Amino acid sequence: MATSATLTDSSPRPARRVGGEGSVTRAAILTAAEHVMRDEGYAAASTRRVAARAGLKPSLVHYYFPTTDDLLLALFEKGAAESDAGLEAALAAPDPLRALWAALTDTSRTALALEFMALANHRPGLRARIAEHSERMRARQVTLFDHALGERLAAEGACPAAGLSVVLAGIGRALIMEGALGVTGGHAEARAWVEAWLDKLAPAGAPRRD
Amino acid sequence: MATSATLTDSSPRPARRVGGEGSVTRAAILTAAEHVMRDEGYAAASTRRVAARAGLKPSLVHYYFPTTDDLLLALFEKGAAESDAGLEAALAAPDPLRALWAALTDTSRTALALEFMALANHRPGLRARIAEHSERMRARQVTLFDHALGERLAAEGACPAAGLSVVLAGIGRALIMEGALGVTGGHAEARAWVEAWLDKLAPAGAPRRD
Amino acid sequence: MATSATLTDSSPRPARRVGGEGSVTRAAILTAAEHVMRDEGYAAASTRRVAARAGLKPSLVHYYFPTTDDLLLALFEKGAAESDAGLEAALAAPDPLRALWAALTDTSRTALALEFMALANHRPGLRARIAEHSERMRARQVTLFDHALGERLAAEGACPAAGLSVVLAGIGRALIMEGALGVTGGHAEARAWVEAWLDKLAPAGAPRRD
Amino acid sequence: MATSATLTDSSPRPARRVGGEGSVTRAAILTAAEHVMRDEGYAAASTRRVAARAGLKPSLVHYYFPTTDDLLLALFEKGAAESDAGLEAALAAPDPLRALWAALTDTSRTALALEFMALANHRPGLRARIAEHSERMRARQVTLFDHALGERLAAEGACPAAGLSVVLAGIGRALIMEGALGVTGGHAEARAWVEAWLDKLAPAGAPRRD
DNA sequence: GATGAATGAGAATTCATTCAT
DNA sequence: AATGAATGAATTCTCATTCAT
Repeated sequence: MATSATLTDSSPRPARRVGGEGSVTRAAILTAAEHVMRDEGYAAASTRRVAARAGLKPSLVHYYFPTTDDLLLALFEKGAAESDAGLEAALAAPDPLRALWAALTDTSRTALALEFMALANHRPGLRARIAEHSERMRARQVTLFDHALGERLAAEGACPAAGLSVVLAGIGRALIMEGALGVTGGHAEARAWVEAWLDKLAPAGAPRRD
Repeated sequence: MATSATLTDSSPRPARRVGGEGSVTRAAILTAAEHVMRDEGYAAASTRRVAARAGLKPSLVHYYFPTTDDLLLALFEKGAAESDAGLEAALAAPDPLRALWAALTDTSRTALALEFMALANHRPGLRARIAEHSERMRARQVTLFDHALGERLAAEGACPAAGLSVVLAGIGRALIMEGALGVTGGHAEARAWVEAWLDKLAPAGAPRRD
Repeated sequence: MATSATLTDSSPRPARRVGGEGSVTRAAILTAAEHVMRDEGYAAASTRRVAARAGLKPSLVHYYFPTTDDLLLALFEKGAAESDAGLEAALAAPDPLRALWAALTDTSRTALALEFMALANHRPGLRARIAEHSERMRARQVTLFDHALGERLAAEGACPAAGLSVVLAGIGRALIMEGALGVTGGHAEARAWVEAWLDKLAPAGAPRRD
Repeated sequence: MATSATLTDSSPRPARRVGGEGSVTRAAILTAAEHVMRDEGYAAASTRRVAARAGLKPSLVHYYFPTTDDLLLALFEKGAAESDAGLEAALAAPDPLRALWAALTDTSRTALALEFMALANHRPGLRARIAEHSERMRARQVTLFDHALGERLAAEGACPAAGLSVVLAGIGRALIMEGALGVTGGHAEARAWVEAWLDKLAPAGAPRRD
């Protein structure tokens, strides 16, 4: 699929890799890193802990990812790729708007994304890449909105596509972050309101124009 | 003002303190910790760095805050108190709704709040306290909305006060988080849309009902 | 009682004391120190922990016992005095031999005594005092044996009083030390053998000659 | 020799080792730890001091023994192995009974053993292992006694093998502990008495029955 | 009598990284 | 492709002690 390729291929800048890209070991390390980071926070994503989680020796982790930044970057790229795939799937879904909203409130991915936002604070190398990916996602969402809603957005009182992306992402993230904290007050109301709003924008019965 | 007192006084539970509560040194440590955390992320809020930033010896930090959790908790309480004060000020402002929106998009405070949300992940002691404060803030905002908007919220299509709080907080946080990353696409639109929306809810000319 | 006085008074060398000797606080500190040492080993008998256990501030402990050695020495003196009292009580008991054996296998006191023996290794100030007390106890026991057994010890095959003291103390300590470890193999047999032996030396029916 | 193997091989459970088991560095660390512990007590067996004594960097000690418990356990195992070897040598000696008595009063080994007994107090992981080893030693000694003394122990007035083991170990330990303190009153008598007793049990002229 | 503040030393770990094999 | 050895820096925390009040 052309669109997917566009989004995924265009961010090469791969971590200076030593071990082969397709190695099973490499994949195991990344998976372990993902678990560690989700469970214990980004600060815990150290060579040692990742190695322990993967049942490997620390040296081996360094063999595949010479520096910690390399590892984190690779991990981010993996998540970004999965995230892109999810977005493309939403674009292709019968009801793209609601599929997007589901993706934006999907706990599994967003938890990691939040860790990376925190990480960006003091890993300048990561920040640029994360920003770049965020912008690409936004652009892609704008495409989706324009495609799915078209002139409805141009109507008076409506929010332009780019703003809509910010709004939905923000609300989705709020629901997830607070949910992780155990705070749920107002969540049902907010969710209902967003969904009612989406209904007004794109009645569920007739999701696609094409 | 009674209401302010209610909100501020009700969260005592101070960190197990060793050094006196009113000490200048203690305040200096907290300020240093705040800077470090804002600038370098929560993981950098170590005894050493905080001490270095405050121009003190590391041992002294431990004298005032025996464990790192004690320090972080105290720091959170400080921020929470300031945040509460800001909220109360908004409540008392001539145009409470817009004052609240300004507070929610105030970079200085929210940046720290985000670090704490990330921290909550793996500091269970903090999580409970953060969740509690979030809920208190939400409840207080609900009061504000009901007070400022009253029957307007009951109108068809409007979002209940609790949901409104989630929505505004989420959007505000998104603007700040992305802004910190350097991502600004759609921000102006989202901001404009929120403001237009607030205008509809509470026309700027007649903000207060009382 | 003259004998008791002899034994107790002759080892003054009191810790450089600041707080009054009879102070309740001082006594509380010593009791706390005793508990800490029994429960967590001599290495844990720090100013801080003792203070915490006693519910006092660390500075107060230092007020009464300027250095750690002062505290440890005072604690030893307290135990020694109690130990002396026990020995004198045995001497005065109707069946002194068995009362002594009971004292030598008394868990409560001996556990602390063992900690002090370990401590003696690297607290030269303590070592001298502990050695001195051990020797005094031995001498006193010799008196007891000569008094209680008299010519029986002179009989062929019997152990001289001083040796008997070493033997009984050693076996008693072994029972206690191993008991603390959870090792009990052979204990019943050893105990039975010692008791049978005491029976031969001083038939239970006629304990005292005087 | 089969018996030796039985005793020595059966206590593997090596400390979680990171550095190779046969490494010279590892051995050097253990030797240094042994010296430190013998000279300054168990509380002094810290990473720093051990490293200093071995002329190594502290980090290297942690490389081989991740936690202090690992180091202490390895050190105990080393001592236990040597102790086992000594016991087996006694068993094989022409006069096993006296060889055992010599081993039980051997200062070099027993001093360390005492430190470990004190340590067992607050290192539960060690305690189990120490207790286990003590019991194994006892069992082995019982074999020795039954083998060397046979029916003589069954004679009237004699102590069963297990009790004999407790008694000899206790007296031996007393001689060593007090000797370390500088207390020697009654030692010669006790020693002479034990030796006379051994003579009665197993006349020096005809030590072995087989 | 008692206490709060301060400090230097040291302990137990953890970590990222380098190097040689 | 993988690994063991080594290291210097950092982190969290504990401690004994001093000093001024």
